[in-house]
Amino acid sequence: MNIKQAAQASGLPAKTIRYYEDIGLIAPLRSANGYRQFRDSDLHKLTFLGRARSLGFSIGECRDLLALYEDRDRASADVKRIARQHLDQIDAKIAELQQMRATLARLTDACAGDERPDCPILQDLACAGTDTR
Amino acid sequence: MNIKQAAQASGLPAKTIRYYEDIGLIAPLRSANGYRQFRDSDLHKLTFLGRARSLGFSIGECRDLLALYEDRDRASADVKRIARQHLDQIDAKIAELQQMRATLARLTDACAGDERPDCPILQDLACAGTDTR
DNA sequence: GATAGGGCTTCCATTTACTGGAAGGTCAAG
DNA sequence: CTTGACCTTCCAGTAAATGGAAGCCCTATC
Repeated sequence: MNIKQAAQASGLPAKTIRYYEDIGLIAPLRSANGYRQFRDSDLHKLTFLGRARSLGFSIGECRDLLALYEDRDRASADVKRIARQHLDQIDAKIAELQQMRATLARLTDACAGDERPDCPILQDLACAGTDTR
Repeated sequence: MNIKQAAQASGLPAKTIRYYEDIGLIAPLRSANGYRQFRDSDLHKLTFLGRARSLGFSIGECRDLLALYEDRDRASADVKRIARQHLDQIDAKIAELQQMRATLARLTDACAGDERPDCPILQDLACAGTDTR
């Protein structure tokens, strides 16, 4: 199976698949003409990677997860630890964004949004110390 | 005022301030020895930038906001439009993260996290089609 | 006058996870 | 035998800094 089929089957762009080989996440075979040949196991890994990335795992985390995936003697605790760490990071990011959102919503609500130059948004940005609440 | 004082006053690292000059966000004067000299207006801009970045505005958005900040004839509608666009992006990002969070929480809850190899997290990653709910 | 230190300068490399594009080899169809 | 689709590698660029090296500048001290 060539790279285009692998891309369609895994849902990843061919460019990304080449990149994943580059950084050592996968190692497809090569046929005589130099084309990559994807086995079922390669496809499984690509699907795995696409799914893990879509859940926000970093490439480093994906590498670790893939190693555990390959290791029939793994402990599920190792997987769970990585997942929980990532969950904590997601929670932190959500909290940060919600904080931003709250401030920004307050400012946009306060802004008239007309042709006049007065703008609480700019006022806040220029001087965060002067509380515009 | 030299860069170190400007950094302390604005809360931005000196490296970041040099970078902001590099990309044309600020233009501090130079003294005879080549050192950057920061005026009050430079400090105001740096504070503005730090605040805008902390609200998640991109450098491009910061550039636009800074131009509006400088423009005494601006319409607040222009500012509000940028802010609302950004607010929508934040909302989209939050929704995406919450979706990830929900899936990941479900999986980690289902994982025993012990020394055994069986792991619903890996199962899901390997085969998203096989719903593990 | 020499030197030590802290601060300043520029420039280059690295980070994340790709993505775009150029130059060129391979293969099947007509 | 040429066309077009597919494949290859390599180089560059993205966002927003950050780290580090090599080397001025300035002040204080010996």
